Amino acid sequence: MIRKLSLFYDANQVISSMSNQFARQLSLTSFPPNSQNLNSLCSNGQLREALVEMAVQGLEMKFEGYYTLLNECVNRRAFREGQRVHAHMTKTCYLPPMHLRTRLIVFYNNCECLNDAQRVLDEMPVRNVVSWTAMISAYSKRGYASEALNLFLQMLRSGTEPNEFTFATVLTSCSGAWGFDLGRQIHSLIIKTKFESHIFVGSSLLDMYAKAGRIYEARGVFDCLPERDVVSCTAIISGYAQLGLDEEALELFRLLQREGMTSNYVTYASVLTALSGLAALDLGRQVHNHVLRRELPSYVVLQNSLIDMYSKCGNLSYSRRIFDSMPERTVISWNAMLVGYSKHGMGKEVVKLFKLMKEENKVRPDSVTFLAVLSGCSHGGMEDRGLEYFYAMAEGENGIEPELEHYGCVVDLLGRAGRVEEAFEFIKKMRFEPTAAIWGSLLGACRVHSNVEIGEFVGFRLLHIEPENAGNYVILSNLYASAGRWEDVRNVRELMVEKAVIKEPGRSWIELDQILHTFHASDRSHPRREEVSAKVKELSVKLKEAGYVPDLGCVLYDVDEEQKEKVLLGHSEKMALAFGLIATPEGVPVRVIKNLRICVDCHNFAKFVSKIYGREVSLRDKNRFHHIVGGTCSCGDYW
DNA sequence: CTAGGGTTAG
Repeated sequence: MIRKLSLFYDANQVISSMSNQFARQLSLTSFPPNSQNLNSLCSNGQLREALVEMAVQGLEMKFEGYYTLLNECVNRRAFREGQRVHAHMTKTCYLPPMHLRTRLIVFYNNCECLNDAQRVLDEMPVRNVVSWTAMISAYSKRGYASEALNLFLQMLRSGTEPNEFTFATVLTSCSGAWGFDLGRQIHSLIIKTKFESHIFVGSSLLDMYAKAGRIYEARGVFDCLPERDVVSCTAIISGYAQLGLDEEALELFRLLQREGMTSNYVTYASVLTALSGLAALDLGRQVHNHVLRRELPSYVVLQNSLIDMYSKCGNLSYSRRIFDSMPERTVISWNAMLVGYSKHGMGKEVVKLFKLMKEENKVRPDSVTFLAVLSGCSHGGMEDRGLEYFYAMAEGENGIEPELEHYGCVVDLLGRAGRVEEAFEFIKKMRFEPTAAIWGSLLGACRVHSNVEIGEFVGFRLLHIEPENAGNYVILSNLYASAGRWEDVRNVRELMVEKAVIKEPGRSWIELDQILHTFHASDRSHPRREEVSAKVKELSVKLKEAGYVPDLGCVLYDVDEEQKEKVLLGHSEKMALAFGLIATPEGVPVRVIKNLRICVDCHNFAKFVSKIYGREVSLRDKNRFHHIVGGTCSCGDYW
């Protein structure tokens, strides 16, 4: 009696709570075949039984039944089962309705069978916005941008009006050169159709602009949104961060937080990217604490960002602690850790961790892994080991073809080891057209090992490909200077003036109590500038007594020696270092960050400071960390 | 039935 009543009240619930067999009996006997019992079986996780039910129902199957089954197959990514449903549907339905076919498209996409999804679309006698959009989404989610865009154009030609879903989807495929042009046109279409202020469309749109490097346009779209949510806020913050506009990203994050923005793990990951760029350890720790306090579940992406943040802030042991504590790791987790060791010049650790990765055999190394390993060997002074890895790669041992960047690492490895001729031959034999970066790395090697013959050739080559890069002129002139060829030094300098080279302004900074103090070359903006330049002068006098000799070859301006020395003392990293000495107690390590490669003179200067003042200096430049202790640098004077 | 942001390298 009770059972009957409850059946009447909520049949599904009762069926769900019964044993499989009994439920089936009941569904076959007590009920007319309909989608209700399919629903119960599916929600009970009994997909197999539901399929049996489908077979039993045969021609009696209802559309809702198919829908229920497909839904379950989508959720479970049950490929075979979904195929059976599809086949059954084809047999029994004369004309399956559009929404079922659309669901099939989603199903096949979920199972990574784009061809099958496309076939379903092709076989549709009529298509609507939803079915078009589902297929466009399928392509864009799998990274087939041009296919997605083509389909979108096809859709427009067919006379179907896109809706907000379509726009939000298609814009994600508009990054890249020709995608951006189309993206702009789509933007005007969006304005016409009044979807511009739709929150999904808007965030997709601003992300499109940000990824194309058009941050002002992105910000414009963001500012025009009538409402904001986590995603749109995160999109604009990460837009700044991805373009290296770290301070702007941080500032906006603070602003939006004051305005009550909610954050989630994606937001934190984006902010951490900005903090990595700034090497803002205190702020990074603050975000980390915040994350811990919120007790978010463990997101791999967020952990990866934390690994990266700590390593780029100079705190590798924290990175490793997070790495070790992760319940699950992706290839990015390994790569981030390997890159960390590599940038700190810890070649042995790179090799050890890479070995561990292969032993664990849970995650397959990718091309970034090998970049990290090769550059780790290079920075760590393990040339032969690096070459072994490269040749193993080239022989196809890992299933990853070496790309241009891997070849670049080898040039670096050989150059560092003083095998300059070999590096030169290696470049000539490459299956790639050498890029400026590759020639640049060889030129650097020529300077360190004073190989003027090859260096001159490479230098000219480089000035031809990349005439706007001031760094090349500097290194070439350094090379000439080391060989005493002053006439050539002058020529290079004149050439540089002639080409009106724009040099990215050098700047250095130091973090004290969560505040970043930034110095530009010959800076006059810092509130304690007087004190700082006085300290630099004082240092220079003391260091000279200890044997420091300013390296005037680092200055390309055509001025007298005294002026040159002044220019050198105005370098931003010296100011940041001096400020660090003033503002922190004796004996405390000083951490300086520079946006470009550190110059030879400043490197030497820092070595003397570490020796005379007994300070550990950690200096992060564009390429790597320099840990300077007692007058010796972890880079071994090659960087 | 269809939708937006994220982590490593360069």
